[in-house]
Amino acid sequence: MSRPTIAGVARAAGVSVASVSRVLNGLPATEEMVERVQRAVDELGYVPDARARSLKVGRTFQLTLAVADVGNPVYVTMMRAVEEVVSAAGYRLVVTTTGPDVVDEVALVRGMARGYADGLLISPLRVDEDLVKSIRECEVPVVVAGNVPAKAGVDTVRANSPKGMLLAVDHLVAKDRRRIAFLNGPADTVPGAARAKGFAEALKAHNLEPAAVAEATDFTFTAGRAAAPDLPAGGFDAVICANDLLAVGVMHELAAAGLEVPADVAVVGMDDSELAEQSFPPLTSVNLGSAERGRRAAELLLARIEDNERAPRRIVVQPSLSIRRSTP
Amino acid sequence: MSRPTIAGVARAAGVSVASVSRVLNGLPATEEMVERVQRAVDELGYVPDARARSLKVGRTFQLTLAVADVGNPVYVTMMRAVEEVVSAAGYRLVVTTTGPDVVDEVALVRGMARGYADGLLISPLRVDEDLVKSIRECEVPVVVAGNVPAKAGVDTVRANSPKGMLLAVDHLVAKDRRRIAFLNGPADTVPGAARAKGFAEALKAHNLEPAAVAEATDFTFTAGRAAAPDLPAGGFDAVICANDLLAVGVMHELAAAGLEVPADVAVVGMDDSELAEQSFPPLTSVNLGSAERGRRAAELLLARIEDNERAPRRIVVQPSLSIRRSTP
DNA sequence: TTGTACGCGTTATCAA
DNA sequence: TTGATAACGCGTACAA
Repeated sequence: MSRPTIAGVARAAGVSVASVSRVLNGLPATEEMVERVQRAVDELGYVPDARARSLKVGRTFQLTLAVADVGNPVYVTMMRAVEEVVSAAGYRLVVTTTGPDVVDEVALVRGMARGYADGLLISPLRVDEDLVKSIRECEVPVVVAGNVPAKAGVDTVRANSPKGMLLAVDHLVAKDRRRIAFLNGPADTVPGAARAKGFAEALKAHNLEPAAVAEATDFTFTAGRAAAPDLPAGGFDAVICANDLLAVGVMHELAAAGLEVPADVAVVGMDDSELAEQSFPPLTSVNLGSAERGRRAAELLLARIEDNERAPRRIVVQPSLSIRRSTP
Repeated sequence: MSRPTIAGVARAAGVSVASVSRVLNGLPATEEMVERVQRAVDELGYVPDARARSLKVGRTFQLTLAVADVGNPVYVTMMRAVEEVVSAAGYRLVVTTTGPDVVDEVALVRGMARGYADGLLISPLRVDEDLVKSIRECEVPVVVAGNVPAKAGVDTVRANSPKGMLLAVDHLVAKDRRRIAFLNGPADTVPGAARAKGFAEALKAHNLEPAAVAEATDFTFTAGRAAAPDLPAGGFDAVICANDLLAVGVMHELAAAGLEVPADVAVVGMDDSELAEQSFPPLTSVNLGSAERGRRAAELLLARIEDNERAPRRIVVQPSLSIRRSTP
């Protein structure tokens, strides 16, 4: 005894399949028709098959969110925001992890052609020609949370890293910290490149030289710890890290070296994720608007699904600084 | 110009649709046939439609993982393990958040009947009759990561909280901490109930009385901070927390009260998530085998999809203790 | 080995 | 308003 189909319901109710479909979709029907169909549906426990429906209407009512690392708390913030918008619009959200390699991202975008989902929201770590091309050629609408060349002609929502960097440096300088170091993630990533540039600019705006710059192999806690020794001990009184995970990693190493935060070294993270609040001491962090970026990106995606001819939009979300106890 | 279908490919290659399908699915065909089909496929950029395929074969090759809170780092551990097993078997993983309410869980399980996915892996926070019933009646295979009555007749993978508690208490007692407090999450949840019971038993095994017991409103960092004051200041020299997030919340409050960890108070978490390593001081935590539970649960789900008649299995994963600096 | 034709469960078009 | 029927794109008996 397998699942009842619409035909079964029609038979049980003594009406046509078309009528059942109409009642189920709220199209005009007589009082009595609705009544009969409803009863048959309840009796048989009929549930419409999403697969068949998808085939017919050409939509899955499913959207994909692709992030590089589910372990990065910034993505949970973004994911929550996206989920909220998307489910309010009647879509389910599929969360996928791509890993750090651009080839995986490309494979994912190409795979969208199979019609698993009605749209893709991707936050790529690395971007190359192949990825831009695959996005442009993608069968379903794509929105990028991150930076991608304007000529790609794709909807984009991104953070303003340079401005965020400036907020961080302003704050540190106001607290009399002038020997500022920078721990970046991989510079060959989109956020890595943006933050390196932003850091350089922000220091220049204050007529300062970088006290030190190091680069972690990943945007992870472990990579942060591993890279911390690359910053010359005692050579800086403040360090800005490219994200919160790196910052927490650095704080562990500073503690191990007997340095106090913020007395000896002030630490600033970026993303203002839940981890910033949870770390000890709580981490001053640049809020790059991950929740808002998620929300706006989701809205953009829904709008494009509605109308694929609209001109691509490029939204920039402004940062703010969440000051906590890791800075004086 | 819409997507090419299998019919288009057949026309372009001058063969039948059946032959195209066969070649694509690796069924026997002549060298030349394969060649011709392949060329046509490449030329047209044909990609099989997952929707149509799903309808025909009655499978989506999609599995759903439902967790209560994506912000809880224990789930990223589990998710990673599940993803690994599942993708190796050719399935995609859909991650869904249910929230803390059992009604949402029930709605989710019921919704599986629509055929969105071929199986469900759920880690329910709260379990009631409705949930058990919906799981038993579910159209697709369900595996529960957590505790559910044996009479539910469902595959289950769960942790051994009492044993884990005992490991924690053993460790603390060995370090001469005998005034042990316990911060639980909501006791009306499955893990909350298990841990409360485990704590009581473990203390009894050592002939100890609880120094204090409190209950947070959620298994979150914020709830942990809020509940910490419910433990009598100075009344305990060790505290076990029902998960890592609560433990980190407590450590923040202890610090605010001027107490040192572990000198004044030893702190033990549960889950041994990434957060335990990231917290400061690093958190001693009971490893309840979340990665292994995820892996085993995923394997169970795949096995049941393969053969729905097999007898339900109930797997218990044994805990271990990861000792870090939050205990002496 | 290859081709024809049907069915998967649904929605949408057209007559009645 | 309702009912019969043609798609949607694919896999697969069955026949050739």
